[in-house]
Amino acid sequence: MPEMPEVEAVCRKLRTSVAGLIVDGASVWRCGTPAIAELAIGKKLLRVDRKGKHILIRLDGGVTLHTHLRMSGNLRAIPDHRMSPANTRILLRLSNGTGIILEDPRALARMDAIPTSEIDAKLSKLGPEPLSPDFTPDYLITTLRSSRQPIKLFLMDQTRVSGLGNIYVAESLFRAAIDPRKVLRTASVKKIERLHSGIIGVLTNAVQSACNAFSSPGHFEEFEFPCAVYGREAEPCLECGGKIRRIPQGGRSTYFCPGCQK
DNA sequence: AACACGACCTGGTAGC
DNA sequence: TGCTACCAGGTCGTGT
Repeated sequence: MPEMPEVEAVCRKLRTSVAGLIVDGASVWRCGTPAIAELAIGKKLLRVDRKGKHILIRLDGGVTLHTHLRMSGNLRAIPDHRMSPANTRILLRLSNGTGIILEDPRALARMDAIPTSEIDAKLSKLGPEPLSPDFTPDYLITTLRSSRQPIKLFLMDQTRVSGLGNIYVAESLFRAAIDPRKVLRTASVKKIERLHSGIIGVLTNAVQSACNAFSSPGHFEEFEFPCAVYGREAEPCLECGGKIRRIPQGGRSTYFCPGCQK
């Protein structure tokens, strides 16, 4: 579920339902430390920010709940804090009877309570967000010139660009017609510009779809981006009709169309 | 410094 | 049916 577009949708949804409420209680079963309860209880929820895939719940008193959903986590408000579902790892009970839950079947997600003043240092290594003004073609050209990594692995590296994951990297490379195994150290400016606009195109689209899906009353967990290559091994390419391939890269699956992506 | 790899966890599914 | 092996959208620590 959670790459940047999904995390953005989680944040937008959370923002509308919890701002201004007080944390009355907290239970931490897994995915966090008891410090969350010590630091959060009695504090007011000010706002919810996001950087890359990191969610920052700002509390008054200079405390921030830093959350990462990793592979299978989800963070959402529930109407009654006495009714938390299975797989709830952390529950924040709020002053109006509602709650915020961190749920994760695999228990890989993490939440920490840390001083707001330490957040910037903690996230300082993250690269620019792909939809921010800092992510320019020039930035991409300069950083690619100094890297010997295959482009797939480069784009997965959160210190280069923050927010992309396996799905949207695959889809961006397909849109830009670039082979994920290629090193772009000496690639033409034109090709890198194509990649830049591919990433922005895919993510703009994905943020919009994720937010629409999450704001509808149904089960947002079922949101799935309509992928051209990701998860479509051996199926026909939507452009050329050739077979989509899956190969291992960096210990995980890469999907691409050998016919279209050069 | 840059990169590769295993560990962290659990649940679903394909194959025997 | 039941077992095993493998797969899953991420990140971190360790080793080369």
